[in-house]
Amino acid sequence: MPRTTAYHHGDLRAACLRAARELLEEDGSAALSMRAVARRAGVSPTAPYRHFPEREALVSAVAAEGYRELAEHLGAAHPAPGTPDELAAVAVAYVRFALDHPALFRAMFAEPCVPGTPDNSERAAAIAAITEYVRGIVRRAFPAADPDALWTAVWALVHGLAFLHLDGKLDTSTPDAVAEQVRTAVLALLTATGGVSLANVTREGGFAR
Amino acid sequence: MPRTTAYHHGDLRAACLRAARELLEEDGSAALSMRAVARRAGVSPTAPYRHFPEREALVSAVAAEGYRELAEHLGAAHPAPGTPDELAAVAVAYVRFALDHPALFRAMFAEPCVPGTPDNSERAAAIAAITEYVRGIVRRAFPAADPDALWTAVWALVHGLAFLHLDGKLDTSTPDAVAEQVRTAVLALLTATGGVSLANVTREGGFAR
DNA sequence: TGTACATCAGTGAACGCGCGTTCACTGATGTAC
DNA sequence: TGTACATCAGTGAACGCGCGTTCACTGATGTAC
Repeated sequence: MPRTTAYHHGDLRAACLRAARELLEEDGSAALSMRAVARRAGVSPTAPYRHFPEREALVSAVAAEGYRELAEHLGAAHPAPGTPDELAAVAVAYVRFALDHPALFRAMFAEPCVPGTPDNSERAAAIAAITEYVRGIVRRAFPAADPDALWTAVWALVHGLAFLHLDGKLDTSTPDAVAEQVRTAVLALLTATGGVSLANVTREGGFAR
Repeated sequence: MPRTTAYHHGDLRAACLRAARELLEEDGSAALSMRAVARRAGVSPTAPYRHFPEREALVSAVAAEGYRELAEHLGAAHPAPGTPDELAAVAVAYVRFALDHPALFRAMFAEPCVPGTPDNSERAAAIAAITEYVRGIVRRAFPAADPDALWTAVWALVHGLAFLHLDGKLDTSTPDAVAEQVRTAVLALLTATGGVSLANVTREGGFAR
């Protein structure tokens, strides 16, 4: 008769990350403790230290994972957005992600990555990847506009929409209401910035429609 | 010879709020504990319970105070903004407030006000006051635009700029850099939304310049 | 003006809790020969 | 194919900590007569 519980877990690192995610989504960031993670992974309180030298490292790893998932989620919304409409769809996906994973999203942005903290390089890389990704989208979609300014404005708008929804300051009763709110706001910004309906159309002969 | 320490503090409630603010700004939200507040106010660990029935009540009171100060700060930036420029100045003040009081700002928005929590009515009232104030500004400045949509977009943009700066995702090296970034983004949105440079000018004969 | 007494605003000991982290350890696994 | 041994991935007891909150209490204050 085989032992029901193996001494070696097998993939404790992944299990810790999973447990941390669950705790985060169930009870918020205060619930994400090393001991709670260990408990949930069915392992002794100190076992996670084998994989994460300190709590911060675990949190950072979770945040990095969050960034990667967010990037993936945005990519799934539209692989290569070109029109304002398509970009708005990506914006909606951004806000949706925040609302679907509130505590994770908060943890991701809760603090700047302090350089020197273990595993922070992973986190920094994940952030750099996602910002470069979205920056590229904006640059590609609106070549005539000042890319940095527009990129910043779009990100800020979307990020603000995400947080205001998250904090109960805007209507989140239905996913459709959220989506519509986000679409409207983003299109208002984009179709007017000078880089879009005018510059793009005249320079490139207009968007596909 | 009078006692150096009075048995009665005199204004412990205010002292607690002050201590809480200081702890928040020095070491972040985790440092805001009832005991730390009591310690800093020079009082026994349980004395604050005379004024705040539980920790959440203290946090809420601090948040409410933060909202009131933010409103005041915005009002000081410009009492009755009418032009995009003036509105941008208010936006800059918003972001400035967030950067000057990072942990307080985070605490203010850290969670929706859960109805039923003691002292949450004060907090809710403070929030309602500030949103109504800014909403009024936008409505007055851009009567032609869909007021709710524009208001939401402006707030989200500014709020997003605040958080991105706070989280180290945008340049915060100098106050001027921040101000310029915010101004640019807000003006890009406002001078193009259809409610502004066009509608307002034709409807009301243009802004004072 | 003085006194009795209610009320207010604190004290201080104690409760039980969960936490991060350390340490010496042991069972399981894999590799070299 | 078998064995010796290094390494890996866990265990479990223990440390010291600060926390929120309770309780019975006491010193200070204010008010009614």
